[in-house]
Amino acid sequence: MANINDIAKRAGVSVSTVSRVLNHNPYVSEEKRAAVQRVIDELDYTPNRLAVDLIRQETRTIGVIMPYNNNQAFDQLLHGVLNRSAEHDYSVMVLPTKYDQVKELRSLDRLKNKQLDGIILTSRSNAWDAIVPYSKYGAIVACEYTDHPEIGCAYMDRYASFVDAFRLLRDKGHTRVAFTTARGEESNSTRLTFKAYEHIFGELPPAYHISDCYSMEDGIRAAKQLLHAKLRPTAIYANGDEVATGIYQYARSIQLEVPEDLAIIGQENQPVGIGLGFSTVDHQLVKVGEQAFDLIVEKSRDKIEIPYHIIIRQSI
Amino acid sequence: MANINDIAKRAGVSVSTVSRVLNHNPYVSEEKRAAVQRVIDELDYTPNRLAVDLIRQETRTIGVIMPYNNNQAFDQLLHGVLNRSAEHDYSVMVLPTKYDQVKELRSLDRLKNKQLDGIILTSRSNAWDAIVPYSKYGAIVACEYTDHPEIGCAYMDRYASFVDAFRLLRDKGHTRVAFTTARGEESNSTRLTFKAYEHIFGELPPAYHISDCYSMEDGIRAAKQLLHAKLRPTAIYANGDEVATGIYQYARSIQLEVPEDLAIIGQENQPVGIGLGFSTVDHQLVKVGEQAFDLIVEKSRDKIEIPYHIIIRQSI
DNA sequence: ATGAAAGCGCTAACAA
DNA sequence: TTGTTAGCGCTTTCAT
Repeated sequence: MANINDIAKRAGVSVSTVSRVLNHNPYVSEEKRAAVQRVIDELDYTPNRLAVDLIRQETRTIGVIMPYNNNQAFDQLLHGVLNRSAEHDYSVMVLPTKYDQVKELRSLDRLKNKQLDGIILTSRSNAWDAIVPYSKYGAIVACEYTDHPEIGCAYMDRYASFVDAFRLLRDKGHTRVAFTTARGEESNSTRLTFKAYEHIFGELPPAYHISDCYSMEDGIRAAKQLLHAKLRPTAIYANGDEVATGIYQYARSIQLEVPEDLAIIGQENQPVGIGLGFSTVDHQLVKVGEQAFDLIVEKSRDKIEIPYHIIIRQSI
Repeated sequence: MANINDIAKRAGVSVSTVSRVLNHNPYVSEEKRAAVQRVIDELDYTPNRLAVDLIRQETRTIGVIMPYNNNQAFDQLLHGVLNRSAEHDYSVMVLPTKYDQVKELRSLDRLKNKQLDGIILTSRSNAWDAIVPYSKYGAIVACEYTDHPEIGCAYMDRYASFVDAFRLLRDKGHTRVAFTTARGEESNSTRLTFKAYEHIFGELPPAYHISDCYSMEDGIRAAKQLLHAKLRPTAIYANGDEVATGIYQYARSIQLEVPEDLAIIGQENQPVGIGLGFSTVDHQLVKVGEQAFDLIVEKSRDKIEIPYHIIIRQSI
């Protein structure tokens, strides 16, 4: 590939002039500009992006840390980010981590090694203390609330949404309510679920909580345990409509009617939930992703709460 | 941030030695190696990735051109790519194009400007003649069949799968069969659907085909038209289980029973299809994505066919 | 085993 | 308005 020197030589100008043409600097005479442009077209020249980014100390590229890529919720967040990045002419790198702490830190290293201008954490495995120091190398925005002033966040009030959902079930007369979560107590979101549960129903019977639920299969596994507990729950709050689908499938397979024998409420208003008529807590993850992106480009460390909606359908 | 010169100075060695340590070159004495490592740790140094990529003329990063990011099928392909890229320590950049030809070419430019080593085309809007020239700058792999020798591909035999699906419906006694597609006749995949239809059922009544279907809402729109045609179809083959869900919803809303009044068959075996019990043509898109990635890293231009499966459930 | 020096391809301060 | 030149931060010959 030709480089800027080749262009300069053939156009009979200096590299600075070529650079000026490339960057639409007005201080170039029309003749020289035309001459340079002609050579650029002739040689089908494109500036090397690595060289440009290296000297500009900026890449207009951000990373999205996504623990799992078989989970619709993370896809929704990513889609929000992509919506905005396309508008702002930013590039997006996907950084899968499988909740591996080392992989997560290696991903954050990309701020330090200047490959990325910013990183969006859709979730995280490391403690904040391990993450915050990276904010000195680039913008970090989380999709959960944190009061670390160095970290911007686009978040949903998970505690409030869980309380609302549990209260809804209680008001419908349910007292034996179980729920599923993605991760265990190492996750802040899971801890908030516990607190919300206790606030509404009091102490949680251990048998009423199943973790590690990401997919429909996980939902089936959860249902197998929950629906054969000594005191069968009459309602289940699933973390995601796909997990809810697994629960629904298994419930039907053992002749339970929904919602008569078992009420189900899901999360994130995913297609499958719409199709099956699940009530769902919609945290508006696409909007969360969009907002997270905006915070990154604005280099803002604001804490923006995205409202959630509970959508009532036939499953409760 | 410290750079390699700072490290060299403080360690009392030359930059070449630091570089050797960084790249695990064996020709470094243990003392110098240790000295260098000590300074690296002290200064918390990380090599600048742009500078490394610039001089190595390689980025270990590939791009995935995805027209839409509200479509599960593209997500499945992306997930396949991400599965493999994580294993091979490659990075992945997502390139949304909305089927805009110019955006698509700008994305391909990233091969030319050395930002990307290869690009996977999950779909495309430009003619091959416009795309093929870019293969001189980096590996291009498509998720559809093409006989251009410069382009590798991981593809499914769409014609055969369409013929199978239509034949299945015909064998069930259906003669009035409609279908939906993503794009119109500008798409090769759509043209293959037409050919398959004609092979099984003969001439296609224009009212039996609806294009621009990507989401559930599109499915509802399609159903509104199809189910009010003069001669109502008795079966619909939807391009995707989400679209099928929209059709299902609308059919139920006008009191049609599935499959008694209307048979539905979807595509890609997505969660919603499993939940609603749709029969579906599974093109194994995750595998396609995985295979596409492998072709890129192997710099292979092979044409690899991924087998499809028809999964029979209650909807037909 | 080690270092000096020549790039990779570009931008921008400075001088003219 | 234009050109010269000094980097950006690294790898890799080529000597020694």
